[in-house]
Amino acid sequence: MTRTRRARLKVTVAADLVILTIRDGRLNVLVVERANEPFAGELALPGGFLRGGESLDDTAARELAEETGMDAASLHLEQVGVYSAPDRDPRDPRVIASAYLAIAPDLPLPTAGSDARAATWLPVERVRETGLAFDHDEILRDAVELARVKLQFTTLATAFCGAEFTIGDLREVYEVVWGVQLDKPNFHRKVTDAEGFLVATGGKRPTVNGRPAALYRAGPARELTPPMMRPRRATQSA
Amino acid sequence: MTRTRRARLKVTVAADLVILTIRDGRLNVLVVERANEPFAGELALPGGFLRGGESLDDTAARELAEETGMDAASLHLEQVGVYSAPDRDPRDPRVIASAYLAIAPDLPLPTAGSDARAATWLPVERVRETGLAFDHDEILRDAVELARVKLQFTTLATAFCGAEFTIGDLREVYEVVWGVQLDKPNFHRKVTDAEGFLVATGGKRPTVNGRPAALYRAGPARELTPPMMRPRRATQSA
DNA sequence: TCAAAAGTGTTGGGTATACACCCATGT
DNA sequence: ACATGGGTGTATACCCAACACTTTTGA
Repeated sequence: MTRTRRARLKVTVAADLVILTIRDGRLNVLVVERANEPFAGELALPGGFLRGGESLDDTAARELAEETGMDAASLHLEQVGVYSAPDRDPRDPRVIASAYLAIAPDLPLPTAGSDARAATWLPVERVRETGLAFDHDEILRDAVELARVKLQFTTLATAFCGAEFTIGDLREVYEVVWGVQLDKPNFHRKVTDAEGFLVATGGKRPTVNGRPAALYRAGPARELTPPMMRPRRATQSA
Repeated sequence: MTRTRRARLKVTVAADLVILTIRDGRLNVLVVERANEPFAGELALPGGFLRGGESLDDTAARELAEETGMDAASLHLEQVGVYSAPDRDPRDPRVIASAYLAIAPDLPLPTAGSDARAATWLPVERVRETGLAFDHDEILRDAVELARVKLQFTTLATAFCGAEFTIGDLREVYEVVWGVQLDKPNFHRKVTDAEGFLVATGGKRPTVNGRPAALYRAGPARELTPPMMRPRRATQSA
């Protein structure tokens, strides 16, 4: 597009994944231990390189299927941004990454055996302390922030749940991702009133000691109107 | 990051710019006439290729300065997304583009003489009819939608105005970008009440025939709380 | 009968909308 | 004077946070 034909820089492009789920009341992210240099032995986000005939969305979907064993088409997957600082890879200064956010229900475990990489769930809070390779700390931060915003305006929260879930499950998603306590009665009304957000299956799930909760599945709506309001201040760390 | 060392695909990366401004009460976008194949002679978004030592943000900022003659640091510039469909460039299937949204005040004119490319402002509405090269129609659509959302939750609207502007100018930004009519009194209160959005300069600008309007400049706030509400239905096409 | 979680009712305060009205200036 | 756009006041409706309260189950 420049009229003077300048040598076009060719670069390698990776799709890196921030796969989030909720385990034991905490927000977890899937991380892998790197087998090769650079950063061999350190933790990093899973990812892979763009192949011929693929779009980056395809690359991300393929990697997601490989890492989690789940059908990528059924999971939520969306772009976070491009990370292209010249020094982000200490060996090859010309590797740029397109980051993707994926939301998954609490899987039994990632398919650890199928791939030599040690892929594990770790609480986001802990990962922030120990740190990740490359600029993956920054990517993780941006992806989590995106998830937080998306919860507010879209029906994304259902992607954290399985096919059937209770309103309590859904409320836990919001409380864990936002790190707040929400008022149960108001939350119940809010989500049941939102058109297309939830569809009652008619079933009920018994609780440990309490009234059984009605079961729902995700409705057709993608946008959440009116949006879910975020409390001004966090009440409890989650 | 794959453990089997597969040949890494190398691709060319471009930063394409959606530079928006408001002219004559319409939302305009800067487009260039392509000098080279593919799509020679057709309209396209301005853009340029990533160079050594640059991040894509740098590339976008450099291109913005070249196209508009303005200091890129002072203009709003943010990432829209990555476009990487394998067939998006009919010649080289491996050119991907990172799209950027830039907001500019109504410049006298882009520096047409400095570059052989014919860069001109065109109303977004008209560009939608005539179409752009590559997948730039899609990029334009996404960028405009991003701008619309950002107006709601951030103080981005001031980027459309010059250093000093009236509340009427600011209201026009919202009305043009959203394609709606806003209530003048309520808009005035809303933006003056929002902490950090506007700073009164003390000056006044005479109107053609009416009371002079107070002048403001952009305040330090980046987020707009509470958000600017978007009317349910458009009242007038703009 | 009690504990625990689900779910409903009700109320007060804040925010948006609609619109009447006043202000300041050029012609 | 009057037209024109800037700006203020005010009443109504709606939405949301808070919380009291009822329901339904297991122990």
